[in-house]
Formats: sequence, C-alpha cells, structure tokens
Amino acid sequence: MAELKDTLPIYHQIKQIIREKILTNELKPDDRIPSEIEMAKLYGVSRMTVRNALNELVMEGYLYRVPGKGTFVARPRIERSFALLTGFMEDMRQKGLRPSSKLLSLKQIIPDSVLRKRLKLLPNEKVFEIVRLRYANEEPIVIQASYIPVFFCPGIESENLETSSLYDILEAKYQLVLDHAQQRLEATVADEKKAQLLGIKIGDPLLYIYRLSFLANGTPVEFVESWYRSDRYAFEVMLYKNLNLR
Amino acid sequence: MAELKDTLPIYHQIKQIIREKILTNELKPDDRIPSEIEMAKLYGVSRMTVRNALNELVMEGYLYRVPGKGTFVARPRIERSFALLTGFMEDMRQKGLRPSSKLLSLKQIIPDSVLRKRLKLLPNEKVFEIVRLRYANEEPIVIQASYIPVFFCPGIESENLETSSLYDILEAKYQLVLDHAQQRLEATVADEKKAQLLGIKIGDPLLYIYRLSFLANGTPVEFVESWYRSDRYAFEVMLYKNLNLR
DNA sequence: CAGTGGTCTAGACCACCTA
DNA sequence: AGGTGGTCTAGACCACTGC
Repeated sequence: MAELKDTLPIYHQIKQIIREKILTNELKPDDRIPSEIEMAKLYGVSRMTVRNALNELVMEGYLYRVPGKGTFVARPRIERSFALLTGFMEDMRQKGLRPSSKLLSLKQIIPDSVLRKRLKLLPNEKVFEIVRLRYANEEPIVIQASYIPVFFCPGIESENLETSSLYDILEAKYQLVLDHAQQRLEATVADEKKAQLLGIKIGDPLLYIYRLSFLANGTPVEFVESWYRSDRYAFEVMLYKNLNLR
Repeated sequence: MAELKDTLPIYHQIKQIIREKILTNELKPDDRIPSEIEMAKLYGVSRMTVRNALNELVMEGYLYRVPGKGTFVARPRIERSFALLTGFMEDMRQKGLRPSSKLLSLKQIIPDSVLRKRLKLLPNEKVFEIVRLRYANEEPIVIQASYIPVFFCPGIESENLETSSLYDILEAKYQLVLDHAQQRLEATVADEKKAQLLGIKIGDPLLYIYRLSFLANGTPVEFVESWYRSDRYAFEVMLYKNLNLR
C-alpha cells in the first residue's frame, strides 16, 4: 500500500499520480492501467474513491474506459485542427491549389446601417468596398465582397489586390493583424449575375459565407461576404465535445 | 417517491428529468434545485446515485454547485467560441429553441463501399440507417440520416428516437461517448422529396452538412448527413489566427 | 470461468454557509 | 445549530470480456 498525504483529497492525489505517469510517458497511449479494485488495494482506499479520480481523468481526456476490459491511456490530442482564420490565398495554398483574383470593383461607399453597426462606425465614416472574383487553378471559385473602414487603410487603391493577399497588405502596410473572426455559413442559389461570373447556371447552389474579423483588442476591421460554388468548394471543420486541450 | 423506469440507469433518468425542467424553463438560471438528500428521498435512491446524475449535469454546463449552499441552474453559455460537437437536441437548446423529431425510417442496411470505408467496417458488417425529420418549435428544420454500425448499438430499434437524443442513447445505453468529429458543409438545392418534408419549394437552397464522429480513441462510430433549410438555420463558427488559448 | 468497468446502497464525517 | 455539498467506506449485483 502506497502512502498518501492527508492535505489534499485522496482522489485528487491519485489523480495527480496517474497524470504524472502519463505526462512523463511512464504510461504510454493505449497502455492499460491497473484495475479499479487493484488500485483501491494498492492505495488502501475504497473503489469509489479510485473511480472518482479516474472519472475526472477520463473527463479531462487522459484516460478512456472499455467496459469488461479495463482503463487505458488516451492518445494525446496535439493535432487538434480547428478552422483557422485565413484569407482566400492562404486557404487555397493549403489545399494545394493556385489562387488568383480579378478585381471587379474598388470604391469608397457610405455603409448602410447594418454594416455601420457591425463595423462600429460613426455616421459619416466611409468604407472601402472591394469586390473580387477569385480563382483556383484558373477556375472561378468564389465572389468576395470585402468592406473595410477607410481610415484603417487609406491609399489601398494603389495596392495590387489581384496578386496580393488582402490580409498580407493589411498586415504589412497598415500593421493590422487580424486575430479572430465570427463566421456564418448559409446556403443560397445563384442569380443571373453570380451565375455568369462563376460560370454556372442560375439556381445552382452557392455556399454563402460571411464573417466579421477583429483585431486582438476586439476592434472590428473587416466584413466580408463570399459566394462559393458548391461544386468546387466545401467548408471543413473539426468539432470537439470538450475543449480540454492538453 | 416518484417512479422511475428500469430500462435506463437510474442516474441517467434523474439527469433527464432535471435537464427537461431546465429545457422547458420550469427551472430558470440561478434557481436552486432540491438538495441531494431531498432528491434521494424523492426518488427513493441513494445520495450517490443522485450525485452521479448531478455530476454529469455540472460537467455538461447545466448546473453549478456552491458548497454549503446548494446546486443551481447555470446560465446558458453566452457565446460558444468554438463549434462544439453536439447533436441536434443540444444544438437547438443552446439556441433557445424547442427540439422535436419524427422518425421517418429505421432499418439495417448493407453499407456501400464509401460508407464501409468511412466507418472502417468489414465487408459483411451491417449498419443502422436512421432517418429523421427534426423540428425547432414545431417547424421542420432538417432532414438527418444517421449511419451507425449495428454491433455498436444492438437493439436500438426499441429506443424512442423521436423524444430522446441519439447521442444520449449511445452514451447511456451503449457507453459510446463521441469525442470529436470531422464535418463538411456544402450548399445544395431541395429535390421534390426534401422540399415536401421541409415545407419549402423545389430548388430552394439547403445547407448540406455531413460529419464522421469518433470516440476518443479514434474509432469512427457514426456518419450523419443533414439537409438544413437555409432560411431557418445557419452554421456559426469562430475562427482564430492562432491557437494560443489561455 | 474470473476479471473488468457500470451501477447502486446505506451509511459516515467534514468544511462551509445561513440563520 | 441545521442544512449543504465534498469526500469516503465497504460492501453488492450486473453485463460484458477474454480465456
């Protein structure tokens, strides 16, 4: 029977002992740990106390149980892939495609009340509207309309928005580093104009995605709407039941 | 003493009862629920059984405890910063809607090669096909087709898939706790059958979402396809440039 | 068959809170 | 002082696993 200090709850000490062995790799993924009854004897406690410790370790993603077999060390989940905040250029490169763009329009506009509210603008502040048709391997994939307050990026008209990533320009020229974004995905169908631009038929499905992007301090910087050809693009995301990152 | 059916574990039934009261707003945020001893008497079970139920509800964010005072209903999460792995029932609850379901079909089928590969099945293994029409506040929202290998959940035909969450059944009856899932989102349009079921017009846009869900050890358990009315549902996700959490 | 985790009992003592 | 949740005991029966 091992010795336990009496300062902390027993189940907590048992938790620590097991976690320590996992973190130091003394216990490796898919190793079976001693049964609950064995551990109860080992530490001189009741089985429920051991179970209490194991319950929490299972909850925290260190262990998993298989009824009738035993309790095992879970595989570390370092490779958690969340959807990351990237622009179209980076997005396509990661998929191994060649991105390119055609600038359809770039002008200053007076935002409507919805956009003004989203970007937290004063009544007289203008925004740039940047509309681009974007290609992957020379095939049109998405129509994108970006809206950025003029005071964030004065003179952006002189940048080449067909060859450069907008996010690269914001970062390099204006020191605006986007940190996070809230994004929504809906389905819609192509009208005549969008169908023509994307080379599809009217009524074909489009994945309509819009996002509001923020700086690290929570300042909204960019609102962007995208209409993706659904036959050439799908949005992928990993979902997790808990966010117990190890 | 209230009556409890003997099909599911007692603690799980208690869980459901309390959760139901929270869902229907019979119990409101910061309401105190009866003490553990009171509930043990009420249901004629031991205090540890009640505690087991409460533990899980605390873990799932429905309740919080204050030592010396009692157990209280938690406030709904203000904002889920990530998209979490949840079923339809939980998803709707978080949006403050009343979920319900209609079972359209439940049968064993021989999976095609694509599905067999996704679920890592042997050539002769069968899967359950569960097709449901699901409602929020009595309005049809989504058609869902779930595929689960038969050996994971034998006898699931006898479960009530209209009132119970599939994920709850997998967890309570089969000890299958889904841990993560890979999900894809596309846009499509409604055909005649889907339009009729969802009460929309042929050609209306649908958000087509499919996911493969895994246990913590990486075993694929469920493949599910969903066709959401795009006028009633949008998928939201937070994107981060880096994953420097904390 | 013995061993495992899943569930459950009927108690117990403690620290803490409220009155 | 009486009630609450936090911890713990020493048993029990079950379904399932592997041999």
